[in-house]
Amino acid sequence: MEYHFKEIEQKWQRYWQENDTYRVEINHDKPKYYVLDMFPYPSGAGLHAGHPLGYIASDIYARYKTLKGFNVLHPMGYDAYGLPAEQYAIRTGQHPAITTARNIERYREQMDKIGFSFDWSREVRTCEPAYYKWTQWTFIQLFNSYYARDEQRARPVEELERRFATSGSSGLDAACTVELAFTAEEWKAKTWRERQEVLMNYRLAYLSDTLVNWCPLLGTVLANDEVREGLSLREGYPVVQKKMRQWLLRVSAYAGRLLDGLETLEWSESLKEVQRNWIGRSRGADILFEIAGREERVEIFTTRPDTIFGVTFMVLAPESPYASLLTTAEEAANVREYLAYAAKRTERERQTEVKRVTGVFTGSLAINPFTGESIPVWISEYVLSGYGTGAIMAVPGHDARDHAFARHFGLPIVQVIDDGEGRDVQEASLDAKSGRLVNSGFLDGQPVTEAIRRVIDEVERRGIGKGKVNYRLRDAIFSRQRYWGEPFPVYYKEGMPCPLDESLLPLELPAIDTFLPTETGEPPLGRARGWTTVEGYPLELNTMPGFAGSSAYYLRYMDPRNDEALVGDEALEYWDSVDLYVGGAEHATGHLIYSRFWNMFLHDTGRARRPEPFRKLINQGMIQGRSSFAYRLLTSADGEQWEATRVYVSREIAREAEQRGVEVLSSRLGEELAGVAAVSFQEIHVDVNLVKNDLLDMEGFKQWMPEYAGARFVTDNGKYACGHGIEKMSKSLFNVVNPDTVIEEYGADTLRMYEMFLGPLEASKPWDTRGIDGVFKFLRKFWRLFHAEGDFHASDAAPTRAEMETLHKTLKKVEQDMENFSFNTSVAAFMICANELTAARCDKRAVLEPLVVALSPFAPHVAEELWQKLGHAGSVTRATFPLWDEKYLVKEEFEYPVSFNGKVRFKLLAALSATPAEIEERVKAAPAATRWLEGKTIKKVIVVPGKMINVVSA
RNA sequence: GCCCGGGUGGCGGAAUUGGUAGACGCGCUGGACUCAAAAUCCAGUGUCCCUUAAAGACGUGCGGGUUCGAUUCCCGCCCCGGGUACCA
Repeated sequence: MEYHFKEIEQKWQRYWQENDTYRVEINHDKPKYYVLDMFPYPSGAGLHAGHPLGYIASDIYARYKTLKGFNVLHPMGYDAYGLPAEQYAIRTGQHPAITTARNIERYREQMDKIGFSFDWSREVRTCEPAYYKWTQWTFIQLFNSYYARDEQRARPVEELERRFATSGSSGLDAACTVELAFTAEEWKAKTWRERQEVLMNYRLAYLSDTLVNWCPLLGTVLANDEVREGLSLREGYPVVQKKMRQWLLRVSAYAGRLLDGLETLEWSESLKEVQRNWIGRSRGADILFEIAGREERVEIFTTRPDTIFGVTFMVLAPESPYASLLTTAEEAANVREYLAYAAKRTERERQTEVKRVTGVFTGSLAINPFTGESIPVWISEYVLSGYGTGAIMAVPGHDARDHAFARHFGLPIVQVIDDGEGRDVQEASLDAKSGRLVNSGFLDGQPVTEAIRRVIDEVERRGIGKGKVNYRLRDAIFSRQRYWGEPFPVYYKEGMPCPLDESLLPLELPAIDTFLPTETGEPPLGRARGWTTVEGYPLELNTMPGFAGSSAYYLRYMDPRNDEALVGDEALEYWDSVDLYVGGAEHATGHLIYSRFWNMFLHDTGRARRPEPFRKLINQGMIQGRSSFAYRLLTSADGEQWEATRVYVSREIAREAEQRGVEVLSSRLGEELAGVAAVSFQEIHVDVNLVKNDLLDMEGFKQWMPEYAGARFVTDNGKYACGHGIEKMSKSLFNVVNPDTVIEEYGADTLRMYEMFLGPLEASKPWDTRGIDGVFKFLRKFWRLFHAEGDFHASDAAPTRAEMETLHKTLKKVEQDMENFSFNTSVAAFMICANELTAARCDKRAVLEPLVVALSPFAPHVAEELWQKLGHAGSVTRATFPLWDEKYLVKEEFEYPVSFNGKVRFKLLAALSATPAEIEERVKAAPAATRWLEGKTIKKVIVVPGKMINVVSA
């Protein structure tokens, strides 16, 4: 009986569905394990062969953990709100709900064919009211909370109100937009509206007028992680900075905990590093500078307070309120002109023209608090308003940007650190992180680290500043001017936002038929009838961004149908948090930051059991495409063959192409012809589905591209060999491999094993369909072990020692590889095993049955079929992963390679327990050794047990 | 610029508390079976020298070092990939 994968796979996929094989419930008799995939955004293109890589890996691990006796939660769902569906709706008028549902159906179909062990009864879709009810609910909790820095956790805003009523703002240590100071009496005197404005300054979800990333072509604002190099990440549209009133999440309040929490996680070092950089902690000091002849004092942030004696000027960001405040009448015109210039510059211009030095003098002088000297105050766009205080003390001697500025405007440069290399700071700045202080009064001779400490002490003693930690991480802009997203559960009273009563949740997204903004520039929700008011008050028209729905979906999977809570107590208690999370590294600064923030907040308020949601994280690499090329001849000329491109055609053909204008497509190898012409050509991407083993299906190609139907094909013995290259897998490059096609030809089990066999999970690697035969052959070979005589057969004979060694060697390797997520090498171990058992003609149940169980995570369909034929009722999922026995792996004697001074000369059979002296005797006695030992004396014998004997001779 | 990761046959990749480099697979070559093809099976396959074999030399990006022994450790470079950037 042959291996008919198609029948087998259909049969078992149906069985799993009918028997709810993968349904999982709370079971207190078993330890739990939670394996999570990053759920997909269902795009119109469907899955390509690269997408399931992570799903297959997590599925293999989930199945393995189940065999190991764990109660495994392995859910799947859809991140269904998003911009592409809405952009498509704007173009075609198709409602996003319809296209999204269609795409989901297609995704599900494709995933089902791969044979995943997902518990589909737990599926979630972020666009469904029963799901986003809890997204809205969490938003209200954020709105009603503030961050108590002294307690390092979120607290209810109500507490803040009570506190203000008794003691005003005094002694409050809370994360806020601006530091406020008021008394209890002042608080009590405020109107409702004024109080709301004060509270807004502290809420974790807050409304604020800030500079935001506005993308005019998308008609919406974007978060920082959605913008790269001044362009929108997905579409590449330009983004400008614009002051707008927007919802934000006070993610920055959690910056310190987000950073410190990384130390507790089993994530790759590189991913943690990306998050560390993104959060960007710098330690330094805030220091006040007095302004000559004025009341105002300007606060700056610096990480290098030690260099304060080298401060020769001060620079303000153009957006700093001090910029115009400190401008003198004489300089007013210049400053006005500069500020106008700076306001016009886009983010992208600023970023691409970093080397351009611009600035203007305000006319004011500040006082260096340590030297007492007057220093000019300048304005320049190289100082960012959003970081630190929007003002800096400039140390041109030891900062490259300050140096460039000083040189450009002829400002003085002073050296205050000497690193002993004797470089001239007038020429280039010396960005020394070590060295000793010079020209610095009481700091002279001090090393840098000590000087930093002393300056901070001195500044604090004099009450003109304090040590401070600054973060690069900004608050997340949380509103989007679009339709296809979660509505905010918010209405406006006296212009101030109020949360809806929780009993009104979910606030459902209304159906509309035009998805563009309204004529008055309102978000699309402005078009919805019956939407605009609740109890006579207007509703928020913005919707939430994509990351809102994906920030806590892992909690919802634990208890997806609960209508009373985001997740019920029992489910939360049992499932706890995600043990293994598998997904792409591209989410490092987006989803993986927001989720951690969101979860930490829920943890603070008792709705998550742990501060960190994802204990272990694996980033699967990208699978790249392997593009195929044909070569279209453009011109011809007599000459030498073109070695570099390996395109060979005859002069005759080249001339024919030239004269008659015939399209000529040359094979990579070309025809073997006497006369050869050098030609120039154009690479044409050929649909990889028309290419097998690099050979082109020429008839198929003509049909696929009718404009080449009349083309002349230059072949090599009738075969047309394509060139190839590794590129990103993309529709436009015709190199997309669809998993459905692979399954059709080889089956899901082969696809699963081949994706694992391609290389290490975390590495990106090219998809090359040519290699898949090897894995397919393995499965067929494995199948044939049971069908040596045609029908299924498994012998009850006792296995030989060699067969047991093969079995236990394989079990040990596979188990160890599983724990290390080294799936490619475990596939290799199975192949070796099958080769050895085939050679031994082993059909023994005692050997094969454990292998069926061990193989089942990789190739579940074929394993089920064999398990059933071996006489077991029910699914192989209920089996136990076989234990390996060391006794079959221990050898008493080893064949050691024997080396002389490091060079391997021969092999020697020696007992593991032999002493070096005994081994030395045997080496001397070995006939082959004599020629290597001639005239030499053995100095010592080094024995590495089980590995190597090295003889060191004089 | 800064930070992180990586460089091993024709290809994807194995192997590192320092111990036979190239597992496994693809590809290629030869053979068996076949009228033939496909499929399957068997053998070979880092480079050089060589009719072949034995033996040997070289070989994990480059140059040094430590060691009986280095793909693995140390120092100095080169190249590739990713992240990030007037963050003071």
